[in-house]
Amino acid sequence: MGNSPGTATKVEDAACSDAKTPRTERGRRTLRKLLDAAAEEFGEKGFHEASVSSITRRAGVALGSFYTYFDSKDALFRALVADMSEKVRTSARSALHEGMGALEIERAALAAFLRFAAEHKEIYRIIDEAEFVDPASYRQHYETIAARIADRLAAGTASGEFREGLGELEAWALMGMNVFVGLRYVVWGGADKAPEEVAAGVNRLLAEGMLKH
Amino acid sequence: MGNSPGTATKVEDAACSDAKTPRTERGRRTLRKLLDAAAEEFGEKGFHEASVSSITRRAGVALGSFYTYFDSKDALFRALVADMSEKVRTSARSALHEGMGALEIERAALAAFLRFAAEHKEIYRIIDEAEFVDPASYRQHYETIAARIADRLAAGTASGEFREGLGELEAWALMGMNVFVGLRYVVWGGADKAPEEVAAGVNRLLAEGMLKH
DNA sequence: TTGAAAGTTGAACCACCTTTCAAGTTTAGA
DNA sequence: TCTAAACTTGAAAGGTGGTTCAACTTTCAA
Repeated sequence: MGNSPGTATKVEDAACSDAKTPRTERGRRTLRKLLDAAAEEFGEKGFHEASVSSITRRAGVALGSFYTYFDSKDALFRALVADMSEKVRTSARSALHEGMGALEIERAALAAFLRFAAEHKEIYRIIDEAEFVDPASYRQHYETIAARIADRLAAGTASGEFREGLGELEAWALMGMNVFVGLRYVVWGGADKAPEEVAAGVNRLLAEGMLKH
Repeated sequence: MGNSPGTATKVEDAACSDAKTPRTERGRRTLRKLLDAAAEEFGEKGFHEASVSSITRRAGVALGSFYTYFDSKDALFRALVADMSEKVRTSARSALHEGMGALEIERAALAAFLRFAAEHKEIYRIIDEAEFVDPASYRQHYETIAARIADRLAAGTASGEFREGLGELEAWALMGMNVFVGLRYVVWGGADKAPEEVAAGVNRLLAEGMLKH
C-alpha cells in the first residue's frame, strides 16, 4: 500500500480502538500485514465473500493469529472503516492552502479526493459496505464530512464570496455530487476524464448553476 | 406493499426474467407473497442477514416452495433489484407533465423521487447492496438514470433555458445530489425537511449556484 | 370424473467459515 | 544467559443457512 510514515501511524491509531495493541516489533508487523491484507480482500470481495482464513493466507500468517489482534471479523472491518474514513478526510484537508478562494477550495478538495480514490479504489466498497456491516460508522462518516463542507460554505458566505442560505442541505448536495462523479469517473474509470477536469466541471456547476446567462 | 394493478404487473414482469413463471392462480399468489416478503426482509436486514427460511416464514409458505419459483437466493435478489430499479424510474417520470419548464422538471422529478423513497425506504438498502450481490444491475441502474437526466439537460439546452455544456458529468453530479439528499432527509429522516423543501433547495442551487449575486 | 401437471411440504444434507484452544516458538529485558 | 510474556500455529469444534428431495395435495382441462 506504500504508506508514508505519517499515514502508517494513523492506520495503527485508528485500528487500535478495536485491535489488541501489539507489544513487540514482530507483533506490529503482523498487525500491519493483517490490515493491509484485509483492505485488499474486503476491497476485492466485499465483507461477506472475504474470509478470515483467506485474509490470513494473504497476509502469510496462521489463521489463529488473527484472533491475537482482533476479537472478530467484524472488529477488523470496523477498524478498517475508521482508518479509511480518516484517510479520506485527511486527503481533502491536505489540499487546502492559505489564501485560496472559497470556490477554489471546493475544487481543490474534490480534486484531492478524486486523486485519493484513484489510488484507493477500495474505499468505495469498504465505506459502502459499512452501511450493512457497521451502520453507525457509515452514518458518522458522511455526517462528519458533511459538517466539514458546511463549515467551508459558511466561511465562504462570511467572506462575501458565497451567497446567504448555504447550509446542511447544500453541503449534502455537494457531497453527493463529489461521491457520484468519483464513482463514475474514477472508480469505474474508462480514463474518460482526468480528476482535474471532473473537479473543474463540478466547480462550474457550483459557480454558475445551469441556467442560460 | 399496496400495489396498484399497474405496478403489480410490472413486478411480475421484472421478476419473470429470473423466476420460474407460475402457471396457475395459486402459483402467482405464492410468487407475489415471496416477492413482498423478500422486499421487507432484504430492506430490514440486508442480503446476507436475510435468510431464505425467514423469507418463506414471513410469506407463510414452506421452505421448499421457494425453489419452485427461484433458482437461488441470488436470483430472488436480482429479480427484486430489477423491479425496484424500474419503480424508481417510473416514479420520477410520472411526475412530469407537458408544458413544464426545464428547471421545474428537475424539481418535480426530485420531489417525486423523494416521495417515493419515503414510502419505500428499502430501495436504498436494496440498490446499495446490489453493488456487492449483483454489480452489473447496480451499474446499470445508475447508468440508466444518468442517461435519462442527461437527456433532460440536453432538452433544456435546446429550449434555451439551460446553458451549453451540460453533459454526462453534470447528469452524474445532479444524480448524486438527489441520492444523497434523499438519504439524509428522507431515509434517515428526522422529519427535518419536507420533500418539497429539499427539492426547492437543490433546485435553487442548480439555478443560481453558490456565488454571491 | 379423472389423471397428469403444478404446487407444497419440511426434514435432512452438506458445504462453508468463524472462533477456540492447547501446545510450541520467539522476543525482550534483567 | 535465562525466564516470563508475547506471539504463532493449525486442527477441530460448533453454527449457520442454502439447497435438495421424495412423498403428498391441489388444480385444471378433457
